[in-house]
Amino acid sequence: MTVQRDAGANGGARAVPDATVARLATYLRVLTALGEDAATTVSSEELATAAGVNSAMLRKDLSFLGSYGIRGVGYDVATLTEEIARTLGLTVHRNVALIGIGNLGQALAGYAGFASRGFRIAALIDADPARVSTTVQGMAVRDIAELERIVADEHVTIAVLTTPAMAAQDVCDRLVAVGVTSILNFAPVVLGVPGHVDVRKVDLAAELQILSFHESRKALQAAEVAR
Amino acid sequence: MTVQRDAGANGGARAVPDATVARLATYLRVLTALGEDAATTVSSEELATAAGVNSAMLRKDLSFLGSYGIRGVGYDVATLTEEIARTLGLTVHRNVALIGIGNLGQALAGYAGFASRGFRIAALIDADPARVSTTVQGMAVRDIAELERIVADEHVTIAVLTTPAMAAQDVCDRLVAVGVTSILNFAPVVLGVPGHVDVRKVDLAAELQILSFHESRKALQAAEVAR
DNA sequence: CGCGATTTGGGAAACGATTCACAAGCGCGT
DNA sequence: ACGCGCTTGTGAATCGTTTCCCAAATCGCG
Repeated sequence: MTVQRDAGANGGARAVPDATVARLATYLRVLTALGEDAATTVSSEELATAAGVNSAMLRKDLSFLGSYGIRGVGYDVATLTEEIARTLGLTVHRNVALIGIGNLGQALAGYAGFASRGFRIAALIDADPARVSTTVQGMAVRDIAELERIVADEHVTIAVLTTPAMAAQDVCDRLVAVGVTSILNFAPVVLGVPGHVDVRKVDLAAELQILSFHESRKALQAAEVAR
Repeated sequence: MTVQRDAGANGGARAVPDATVARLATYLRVLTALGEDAATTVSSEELATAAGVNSAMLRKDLSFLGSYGIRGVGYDVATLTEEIARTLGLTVHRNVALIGIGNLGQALAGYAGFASRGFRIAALIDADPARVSTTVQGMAVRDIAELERIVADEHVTIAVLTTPAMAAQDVCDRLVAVGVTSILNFAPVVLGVPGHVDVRKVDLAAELQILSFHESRKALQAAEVAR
């Protein structure tokens, strides 16, 4: 990525490290939960514990957004929540298209966490004629042939790919061609995209294999100790 | 994690960095695909391109497993595949329990990538009486009351949590109590576990929020350029 | 058999992220 | 008004990861 970090005096947003961005989402969730418990302020120590990180790291993370804490007191829950949401760009609503309405696609279509966080499912799209025009979770499944039109009409900015691996690159290319620049990919392939497009990959099998590795390591170590 | 890296002269396994382990799964997938194309050797350059990484990084990653390449030639696909699988601990079959058979749980139960990579779905478990003893993907859904017995009987080593957020910590505690040390968590909560237990988290909402952040950044930059 | 083309393995530098440690700021009690 | 205890924000140190780069190993060819 040829990214220009810190474009000078832009509206308050400094260059936020990738690792920090990934954690902001967690902080936001924890803060929302705290807010419902009528907490008005929270210390870095509390918030860090709830988010499963070190308090120094949390403070450093938050410091990238600006100085929203009060020394001796902590952070105001409401202010901080809003500030993180703003940084993550959640103040504008984003339209999401789900492409590939198989098992997983249907499950995601019904996932409540979408709407509750400012993401609107704008369309369900599939290539299987048998599936097209059926209804899933109260939404019509539309034909992939109309992909380009749907993306334009619904102002889709994020696409979620749950197609079979075979189809993923193809669909991806078409998405990129019509200007989609953010893709969440569940298909087990490495997508090739131009540099200005962001792809995040969720790979269930890979997660299990990573756990498997650590299991083996633990087993080895147990054997070692027993020696 | 209080982990002892590099336990001396153990059977060939050096300390493999976490970042490397995470990529091995990808290499393995690409290699499997290559193997089906009857490729017999592959260079770091080819493999790296297919895996979407830099070739130097790939070589360094592989060098942690030992020296399985041939200078001037490349890597033997079969050998390397096997060696990665061995490192990831995929030579032993692992029994996986899925807990929480809602939308997502059902989708995962039907996910083919499980079986094809040496993971056996040993049990589907749910707390909802209406769901218990129904059949999903040809497997009976069992009662969470029997969790402890099922884990023991089926030799479950990895648990996949797709329960509602509310229930996750509870179930997690019970799993840990009966000796499960690897958990893949889809519930949007930070699980508290003892140090010897590995938890990996998949958070759909977080992924979208990260994409959202980059979208905003791109929008800002576009505005900047247009200035 | 020796040479050039190729490709790995790994030391070392560059980079990025995390943790440490503490000065500076704030509120409260007196 | 002042001092004490608490908590933030951040420079500096540390740690882990990635990239650079080249010597060493191997193959094919003349």
